[in-house]
Order: sequence, then C-alpha cells, then structure tokens
Amino acid sequence: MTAIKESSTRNFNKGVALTSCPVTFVMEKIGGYWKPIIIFHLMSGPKRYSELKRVIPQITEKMLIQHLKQLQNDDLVHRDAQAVIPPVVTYSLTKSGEDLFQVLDSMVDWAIKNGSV
Amino acid sequence: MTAIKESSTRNFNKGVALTSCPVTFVMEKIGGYWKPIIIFHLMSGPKRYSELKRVIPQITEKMLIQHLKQLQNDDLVHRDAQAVIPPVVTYSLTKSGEDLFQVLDSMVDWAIKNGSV
DNA sequence: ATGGTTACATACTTTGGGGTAAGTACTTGT
DNA sequence: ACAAGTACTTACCCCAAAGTATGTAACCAT
Repeated sequence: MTAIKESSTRNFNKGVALTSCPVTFVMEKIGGYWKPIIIFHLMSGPKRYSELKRVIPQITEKMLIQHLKQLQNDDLVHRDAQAVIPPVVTYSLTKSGEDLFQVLDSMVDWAIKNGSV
Repeated sequence: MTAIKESSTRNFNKGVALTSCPVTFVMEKIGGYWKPIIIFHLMSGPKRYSELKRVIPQITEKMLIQHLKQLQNDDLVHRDAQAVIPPVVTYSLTKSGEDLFQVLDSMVDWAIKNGSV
C-alpha cells in the first residue's frame, strides 16, 4: 500500500521549478564548476580551444568540449571553425553570454566583500 | 607504470580553484537546486522551518535541513531556536545573506532578458 | 615514416548530490 | 489512549556529473 507520493519531487523539479524560478534557470545555464570559469575567460575576448585549455590548465579536454557544447546549445557561446589544417576553432560569447557580465560581476563583488580570501 | 597524473585535477580544484575564483566561490555557497530558492524565500523576511517547508512544498525535509545547515556554516543564514514546546525555530538571513540580493537580482534580470519563459 | 599539432570523441569508473522512507522526542487536543 | 504537529535524524538507493585514459583525422616538418 505504500503508494508513491502523488507528486514525485524529482518530476516536479524538472517540469516546474526549472522554468518558473529565474534563479534556477540561470543556475542551469552557468552552474557547475567549469562554466563560469570558461565564460569568465571568454569575457576578455574570443579564444581558441587550445587557448582556453592553456588558461584553464586544470580542466580536462572532455569537460572543456562538453561545456562548450552546452554553452553553444544555450546560445551563450558561438563557435567559429576555419576549414584549415591544422584546424582553427574560435569560441566567443554571444550577446546573451556577454550580458552575463552583470551577473558574474555582482558575484565577484559579493565574494570580495565576504572574504573569499 | 600508469602512474597517476602528477597533479590530480580533482585535488587541484579543491585546493586552488575554489579559493582563487570568486565566481566559483559564490557557486559553492549558493549553487545547487535548493539554496537559491531557500535564500529567495528568506529575502521576504525570517521564516520558521515549517513555513519554509510550506512555501517550498517540493523540497524534502532532509534537503531543507541539510541546506539550512550548510547555509549556517557559510554564515548566510542565522538560526534562532526558542526553548519552548512545540519547538519554534526561526531562520533569517545574515548580512552576508542579504547582500546576495544583488546577485540574485542580476540573475533574475538576465533570465527575464533571455527568455526563461 | 615518425612525431608533433589541433580539435575533438568515447569507453569506463568514481563521486556525491539529491531522493525515499521511516523513526525520534516532546507536548497538546479530543 | 491516540493522532497530530514541530523540528529534526538516519539508513539506504539512484543517477548524473565529473574524472581517467585512450583514440582519431588531417596535415606538416624533419
């Protein structure tokens, strides 16, 4: 008789919370370890894949390409590939991506005020 | 002979990235599904445990208390317990917690601009 | 022909965040 | 006597995110 809770928490989340809560919406886009770091580095201008790897040495290539793809799907990052050999692929922020500056900036402000070191 | 990479990505993260990147620092504090939602609801004033549960029906009690504890450890939320029966425990934002308003606000701005609905 | 460079892809494993379900202590209401 | 409310605690499970390791295609320089 132990019926499943009429509204599964997990299902409810996926369906409602993610689209109705703007903060969660943002977290879905730039949450996680690496995305904000990648975005931050793209704020200073377009970068090649290998450049990103160099300025974020700790990221694995799998994580880098995976997040770059997700950021493309979310229309935060634009990919530009030149058909030359060796390949030249440049990533840059879209307008939406650039607009995240305000968000990241307020985070930095808060972090500085509240002793991130 | 497959020696472990001299500098484990994971170890490096925990040690360096988290403390040196302000954005990641903030994500560590308010990342995840529930924390921003809890903080948001405390923005409108102190709330009892049961009140929070009521306004966030989808959260499980385990998640609620767990995140409230983490928020206390991070000094974002203050817990006030009255020694009466039945227990009355009130949660409120600390100064640091209130300062997050700027961060959440900029997130909401961005979400609205970029089609969260 | 061998190694280097670039931008990936992919199989496999581990970690931990989050969820489920149940129990606790103490008192009030009926 | 027993359910109900309050603020938790605990044991267990699942899955997705993250990490490890290796492979690939195309060309160039030596």
